Amino acid sequence: MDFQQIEKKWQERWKEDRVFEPKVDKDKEKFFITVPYPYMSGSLHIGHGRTFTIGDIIARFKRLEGYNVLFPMAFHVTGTPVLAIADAIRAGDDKVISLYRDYVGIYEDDEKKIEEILHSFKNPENIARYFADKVIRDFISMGYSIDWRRKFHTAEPIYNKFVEWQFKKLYGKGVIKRGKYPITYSPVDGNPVGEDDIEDGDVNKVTIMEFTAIKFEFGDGFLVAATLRPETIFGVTNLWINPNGEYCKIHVNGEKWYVSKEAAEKLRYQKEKIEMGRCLSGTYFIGKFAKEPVNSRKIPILPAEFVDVDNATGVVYSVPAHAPYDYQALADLQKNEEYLRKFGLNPQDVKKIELIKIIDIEGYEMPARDICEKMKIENQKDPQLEEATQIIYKDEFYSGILNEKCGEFAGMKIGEIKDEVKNWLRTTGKADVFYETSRKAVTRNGHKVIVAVLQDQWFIDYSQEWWKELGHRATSRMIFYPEKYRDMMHDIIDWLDKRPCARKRGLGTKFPWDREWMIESLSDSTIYMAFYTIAHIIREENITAERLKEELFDYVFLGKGDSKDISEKTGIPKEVVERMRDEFLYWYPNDLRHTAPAHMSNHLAFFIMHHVAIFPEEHWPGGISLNGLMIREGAKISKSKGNVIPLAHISERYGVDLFRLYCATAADLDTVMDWKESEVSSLRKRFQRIVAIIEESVNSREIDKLNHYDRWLLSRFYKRYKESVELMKNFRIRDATLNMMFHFVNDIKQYEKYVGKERRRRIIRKILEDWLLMMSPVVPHITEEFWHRLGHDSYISLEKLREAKMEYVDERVEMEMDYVDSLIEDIKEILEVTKLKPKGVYIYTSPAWMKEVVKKISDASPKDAMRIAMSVDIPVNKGEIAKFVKRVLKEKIKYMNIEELEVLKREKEYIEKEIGAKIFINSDYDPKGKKKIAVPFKPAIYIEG
RNA sequence: GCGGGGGUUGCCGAGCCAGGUCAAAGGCGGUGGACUCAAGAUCCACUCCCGUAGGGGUUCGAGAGUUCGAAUCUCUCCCCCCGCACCA
Repeated sequence: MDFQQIEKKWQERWKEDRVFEPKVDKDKEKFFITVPYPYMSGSLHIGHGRTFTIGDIIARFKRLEGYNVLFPMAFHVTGTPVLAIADAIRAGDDKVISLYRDYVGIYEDDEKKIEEILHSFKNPENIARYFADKVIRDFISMGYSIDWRRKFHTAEPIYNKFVEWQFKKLYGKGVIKRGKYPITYSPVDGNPVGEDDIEDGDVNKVTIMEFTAIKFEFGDGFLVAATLRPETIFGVTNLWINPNGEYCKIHVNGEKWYVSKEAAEKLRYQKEKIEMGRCLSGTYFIGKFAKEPVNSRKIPILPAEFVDVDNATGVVYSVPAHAPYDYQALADLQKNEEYLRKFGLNPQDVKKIELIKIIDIEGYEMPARDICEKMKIENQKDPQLEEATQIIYKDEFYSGILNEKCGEFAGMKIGEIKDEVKNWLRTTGKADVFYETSRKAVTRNGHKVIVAVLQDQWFIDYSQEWWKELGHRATSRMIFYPEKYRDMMHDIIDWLDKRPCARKRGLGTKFPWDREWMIESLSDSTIYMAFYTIAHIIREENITAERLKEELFDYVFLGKGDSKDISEKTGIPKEVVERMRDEFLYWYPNDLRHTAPAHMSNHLAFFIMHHVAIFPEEHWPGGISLNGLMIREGAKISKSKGNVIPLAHISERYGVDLFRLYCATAADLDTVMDWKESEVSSLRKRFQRIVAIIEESVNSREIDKLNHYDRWLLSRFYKRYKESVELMKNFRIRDATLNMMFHFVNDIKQYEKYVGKERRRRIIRKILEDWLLMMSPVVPHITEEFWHRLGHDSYISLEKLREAKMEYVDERVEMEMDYVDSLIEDIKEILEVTKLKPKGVYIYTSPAWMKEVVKKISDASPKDAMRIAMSVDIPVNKGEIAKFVKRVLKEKIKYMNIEELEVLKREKEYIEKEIGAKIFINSDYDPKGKKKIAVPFKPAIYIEG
């Protein structure tokens, strides 16, 4: 069977006949499913494929359930990545160029053409256009049932108009604000930099650290020392200055600060008004004194070469009791008189410096000293100091308590009081803020990255109570699968705060009130599902962006105003305006959004929040379903690991239906799925077996006269069918698919044991259509193929599920066969254990009264069982009954509504075939006296060897 | 830090939410057999331990508890993983 050719054939037919382009049909219930649009910075791989595939399976199942399903798709290009790629290609960055050469190579064979395309990537729009085009191709090749009429990308003018509208609505709610905000920045480029602009930014993330810059009085100004542990200020003993560094005086908000030259440079980007003063060598400060801000103690300024002038302010205050670095540096200094004299310091003075302990913590006398001694740290260059610092920090943070030296903070746990100390220092003017990158970073061009503070950053303020309340309400009412994500979403909504929503660079939509800014990529992708409902009309009617006025969207999405006015205002015909409104009203809300859990705390939270802010309640999101990551052979799939399988190769390498089947069955939805070649090939074999079974039945005549084996199989099938429908409805795609395909195949095998292969073809033919329908969401191509081979003109992709034929469910015949098969198992086990070669097998059923008793007590509680049994009118002595009842309870014998003797006689031949020996039922021959151990539904067995 | 999720028989991984029918699905791997000149593919059987009668024993991170009964519920401990503000 040529799977590839079958896939292609049906994909083309679906496209030709516009099978997945649903129309508004008010008589039909709709279902609107979305999966977030992919980002266009490259091609997609099997990892992405899992999410889109699950989305498609759900969409197809909903169609099967009879819904009018809309599954649209678009492309995301907002932000800097595409820009950064174009920049890198233009700059001749080899790494990026070879990466994109590989990407393009997935689709093109001709070397010359590849280079040509690569060349065109110097323009970011071409990157977006190229990959959007390929993603469409890939998605079609995956059999996704997407309505492509509605596609767009996020840098298109019509979309920009929509996003502008969204922001105007948010502005009207009072949630768009401006304020200060720290960002990573390149002074050389004069630009903010994102992860994509930073060298190794993707593997070694750069975050922004907020230091507390504490002001120590010095001369006419302050030496400003930055720290991440402001609570230790109470234990300061001295300042550290790097004697090899250069320190400058700067004017900040009317104050004079002394910081390293490098820090002064950074502060220019962090403070509003900065004036540079003159610079001095670090040695100038050494030996002088400064005053600490809390108690105005005079503390000495000492030399320390471990101080990095390019980290924070280049001035460090020393807390030797609690900071291992400080402790060790001080100890080194106290030992090195010669060095001290070099700076004109009196060694005796330095030796007099005592540790000031300000934190009480169990297990430590003097924390920094204890750990340095314990770890046998020799000097301040010892690399173990970093680890020592970590250990002390963690211990003190969780179990340290500030002591009496800490004023109003005495007796408090560090973890609880840290921020309060910080705020106290800042609000009393003893300290300020200094931002620093978490590591030394440079841009891809090698330019230094620092932290700058934007003075007029645009924010969305999620912190407002009314808004969170609406968000919670929506979250409570939505469907979440898996359910656990509902609670998580509540937590996230509580945690949401102000969030910057615009950047200075990137593709996308310009900020409506400030064209210098671009709306950032997560903020422009929150309610665009609404745009899908009208995107195709905008295209069909050739409506230009200028016509997409605020009033039009107000009418279409919010029902404000009337169509006649809007038609006049925009020049769009009234019927078209009304059609847009109709289309929106029909499809909205978005019933299900399917994606990966990584989006919870950003995209999905904004998706909910923006909807509740802008739309009336009936248009709030209906649900969220999530699936876990896909990894490959135990490793994360990534370009750098070189283990990427592009979506474009699936059809050829594996077959699309097989891939989809793997996505459906290889792992539960919310767990990580491992793509393993060995598992894929084993799945292929099992899948092919099913295909073969179907193929053999397609041309068979349906069975007419059913025997009890047939009834057994039909019963199993329709039970599974019904279960599977329920499972699918509850997003249990894996269980449903396993049940419908592999568990049912086990039934078929069992059936073949009963009656052989020939009859199987005709019995399968009888259930074939129902079977194909149930499998079609997961393996749409092969089922479509067989559907048509069965003579249908309709598409299985648009068919409706049939009611399970429960009249075929026959508990009795299933119980009978269970009974027979467990008897065979028992006989086989005895043979196994005894190693007997059976000459004859004797089977003895229990006396009839026993069955009577079991029936009577089967539903009774163990307590009542005895009493009930005794009341049964049977001619057997009570002692024997009591003994038997105890056995029933102990062995948990369950009542079955079957006639054992009849069944045994009927299945005699089958049993004999299975065990390879003659059987004798209820013979008088009983040499070992086995007969008496028979109980109902578990006959006694004697094997003559 | 904040939030979430886990630890199951050689491995991966179900089951645990609704305790018993769980020695615990399925796959992979392994062993044996059929087929074959042979290998591969395929198919069948077995795969915790013991057992010459359908049975018994010991298991589900560690420990304690609830219960007639716990992989499943409660508590404590140990270990692992994931997401978190501009990054899409």
